[in-house]
Amino acid sequence: MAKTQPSESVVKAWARLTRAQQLALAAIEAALKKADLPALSWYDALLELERAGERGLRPFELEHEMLLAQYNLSRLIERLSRARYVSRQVCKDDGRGQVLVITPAGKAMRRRMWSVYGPAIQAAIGTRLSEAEIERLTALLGTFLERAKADEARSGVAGRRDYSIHHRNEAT
Amino acid sequence: MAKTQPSESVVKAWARLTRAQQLALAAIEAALKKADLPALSWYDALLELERAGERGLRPFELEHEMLLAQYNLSRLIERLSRARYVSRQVCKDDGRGQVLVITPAGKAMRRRMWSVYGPAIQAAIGTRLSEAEIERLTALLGTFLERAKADEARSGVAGRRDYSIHHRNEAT
DNA sequence: TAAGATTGATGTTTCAATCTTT
DNA sequence: AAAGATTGAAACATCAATCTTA
Repeated sequence: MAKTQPSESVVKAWARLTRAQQLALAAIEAALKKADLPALSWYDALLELERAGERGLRPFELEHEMLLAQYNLSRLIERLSRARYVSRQVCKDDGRGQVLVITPAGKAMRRRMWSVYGPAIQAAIGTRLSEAEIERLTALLGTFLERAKADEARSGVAGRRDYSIHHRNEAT
Repeated sequence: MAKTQPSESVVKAWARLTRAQQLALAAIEAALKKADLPALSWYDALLELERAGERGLRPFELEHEMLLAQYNLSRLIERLSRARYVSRQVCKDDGRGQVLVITPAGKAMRRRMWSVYGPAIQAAIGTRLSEAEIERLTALLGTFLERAKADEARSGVAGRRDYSIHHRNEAT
């Protein structure tokens, strides 16, 4: 481990990355709340489950997609299940686990959330950068994420677990 | 209000912005925890207070810097104060308020935190993007933040309050 | 009435310990 | 023993109501 201090420019990049994300997130969460809708973590879980279709997902798969700690996810699932947006089914292949499947009500809620979430993304990001700027930002962040993924693979999945904070998503 | 759905590219930019920030933040928070140090919100508050010097800061000034809701900050200050990193002094000019001043122990803790925080930033960001990429990313995010600030000014400070989530910071 | 700040009640996140099945 | 998952207790965040001074 190197313990090297970062250059000024790296610190500035980190500060801005965080502030930009924070600003956009706050506006988006506020829009959802104003519309009396659940928070983003519900959206992300519902989206993944909808993509998975009838086969559903195991909690640990969802955990990986969402970068959520296991105990955290366990409680999120409990809430989604109580709200009847997700049904928990027994897993035939593995007695330890369960399979999560989105319900019709869950799909409907995801769509309702998108009708607020989408425009909020547009207002927070889309109106503040040109198409060209968006493309450049996306490309840079893509490079960053790819290298991070490569590092993760290199370190043999060690250092996983223990994330937190909602969110992720790549479309609709 | 427009309610326009965002383009695919804007959604992708948002998704990556969030994931990148999340990934870096998780690694940084993990490094602090591993070193038995407080969370980032403590660092940010201590940094602002150290910059303010002996004059100190009013809670609402700190609130603005940190994008924290008032009640949230109120409790953070309580913890910092209990830990003896910050002292609360009466405000002569305004009987409603107080003035927060960092203590020597607070400064020492900020420095200790930086010795872990700095290298964690470097590991999370600095090793994954070249200097040129960092510069481009910083410039794009700078543009974004400037426009966001302009929008905020235009809307007459309305829509303030109610942020959340730790963090911000521009150096040492 | 509004600004600065706090607080009780409630909900969520986190840690650590636990349970079950592999 | 390790993987998948849950849970009690504690820490923290959030909402709404409150309090004080401007």
